[in-house]
Amino acid sequence: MGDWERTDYCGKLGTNDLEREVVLMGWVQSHRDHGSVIFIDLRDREGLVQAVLNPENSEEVHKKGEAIRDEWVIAIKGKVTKRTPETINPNLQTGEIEVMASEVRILNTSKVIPFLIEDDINVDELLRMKYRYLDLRRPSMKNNIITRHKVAAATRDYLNNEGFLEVETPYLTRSTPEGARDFLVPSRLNPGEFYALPQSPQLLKQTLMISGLDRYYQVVRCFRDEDLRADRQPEFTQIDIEMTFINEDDIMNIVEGMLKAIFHEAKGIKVETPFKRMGHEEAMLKYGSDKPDTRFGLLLQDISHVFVDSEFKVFSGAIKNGGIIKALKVEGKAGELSRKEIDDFTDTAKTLGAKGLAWIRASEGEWQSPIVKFFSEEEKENLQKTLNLSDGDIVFFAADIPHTVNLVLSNLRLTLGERFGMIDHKKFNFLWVEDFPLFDFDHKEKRYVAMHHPFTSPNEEDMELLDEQHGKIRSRAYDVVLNGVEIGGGSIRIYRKDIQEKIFSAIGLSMEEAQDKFGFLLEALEFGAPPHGGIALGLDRIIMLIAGAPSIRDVIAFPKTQKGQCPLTEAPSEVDIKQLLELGIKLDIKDKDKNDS
RNA sequence: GGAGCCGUAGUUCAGCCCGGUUAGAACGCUGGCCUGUCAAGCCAGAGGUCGCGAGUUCAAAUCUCGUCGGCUCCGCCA
Repeated sequence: MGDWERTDYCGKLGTNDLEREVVLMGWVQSHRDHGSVIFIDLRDREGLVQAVLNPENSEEVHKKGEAIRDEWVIAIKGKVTKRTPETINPNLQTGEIEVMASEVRILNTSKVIPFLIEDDINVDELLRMKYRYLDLRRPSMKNNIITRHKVAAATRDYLNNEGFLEVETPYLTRSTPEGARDFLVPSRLNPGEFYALPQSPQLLKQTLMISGLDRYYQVVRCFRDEDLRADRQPEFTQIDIEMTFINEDDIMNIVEGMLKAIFHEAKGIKVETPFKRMGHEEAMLKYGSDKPDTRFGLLLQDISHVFVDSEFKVFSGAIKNGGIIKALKVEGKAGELSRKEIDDFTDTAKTLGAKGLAWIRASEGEWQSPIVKFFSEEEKENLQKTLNLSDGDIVFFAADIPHTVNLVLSNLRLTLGERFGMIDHKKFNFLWVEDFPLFDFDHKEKRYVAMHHPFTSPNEEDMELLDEQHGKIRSRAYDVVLNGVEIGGGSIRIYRKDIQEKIFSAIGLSMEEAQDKFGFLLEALEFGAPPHGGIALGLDRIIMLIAGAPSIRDVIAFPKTQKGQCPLTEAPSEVDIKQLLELGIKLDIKDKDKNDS
């Protein structure tokens, strides 16, 4: 750089800067050498500007310019001039001006880059991650990172104004059972013992309420050692919130206000509040999902009652085995779906665990279907009454255990919604899902487990059921859902020891075990724990939705592959034997050979 | 743990079904020409372990099996 100081960002220059002498520094986006005059698009964080290297102005500048290649880092001194009308580039933010270079300095060269620095490229994601610093030079990726910053800043501004304190909790903490697999960190000072990275600061934020901090938040990294998905990374960021002396409405008000502020600040999106609310039971019944996408209709119907005693064993048998039958009717679209498409839906249903996918197509007063011949007249009548089929309608059926039926049809619902353009992608439909069951029956372990977590307060109206019908107890938990994506969840917590003990007993946890696992929180509950509750929101998912990105990987600067590896840093890696010895760790690894390319 | 799709110049892809000359295209790259381009243009050129391994065959990018890796999903994720 020598004695030069940058005066401006490339992308910020405009007609207000005409005739100014500026010094710009950045990367060469592209160079166009016309033999004499050379054009260079110079790029920095804020955008592009065209520099003109003309031998009539400076032979030396032009000579230097001939060597310059894309992605080199250069500094240009020159005067901002107005372009002639016919050379204005309306596609460029700075397209009305250009910089006539009087001096050029080459600050660094670059190897030829492995992929182009521009949006709408279709490059293998592994390559993008390996060269993440280049990937992040692309405008869309850079904008995602900027959006992320704005979301975090808006979050903090909003919560600070609402009287929240940001408190940090430890990353080196204690392994807690129930829930995701922990990432473990060996303790050198305590050989044979391990810290765990937090799945969330759940217990500690409740402890802070018992401390009387009243309103807590933290933009905090969380760690879960589970398999990855497009919206799941082993480390991710939560907006973690906890409040004292509040009920569900207080939490919801704060979250609605916060999301409103976030969407406005980050992208100028206007969010309507309050959000709609839906009971968990209704969500499962009509959408087959606890995170329904409410941007379109196409609701499921339970038609089990029609086939309880049917001769068609596929249906009646499913019911006898504790299953249900549900239908998904698409009005007037029968003619638009080819047999091939229906077969594809069936294949997808099978990968989701269904044995098949039944359908009826109503056409010219007839029902075309591979299954109708098994129905009795009464069943047909009953079905018609329930579904109200008209010519041109097509209806799909799934019969299986409720989980499979809901999985298959909720998936099909989204596919069909997309297929028939029923989803308005500009819409942001927020929804509260509430009245979750407190317990979920674990068929493998043959016991009830906490659906949210074991500190979630039961619904007071359902308290009398606590001794008997565990499956029917509703909890004071709530999720916030946006366009079919769960972006947050929380609950009003238990703050009395007697209720906490009943919950533990319901999930088959003895007080001794409970003491061992969450002892400090149980003890804290005995020292004047106030009523409290909170929520945690997935920051990455919120940004993904705002940015319109297909995966949270696109809004994380340095994400990991599905195998949990970072192609840039090559983490995780083997470590020196000396490090293991210090930690008292001996490895026992089978088939460690890697014969990859 | 399971299912599906994918892996061929630097990049994105075609070729693979139906095995058979020197594995093609576009973009990028290199060199030359060119004073108004902005995805510059024109001419010329270089560039390949067809992911890896084994098998079948006279012959494999192509068929078979295995394996590694990427992505999507199921399980898992209180």
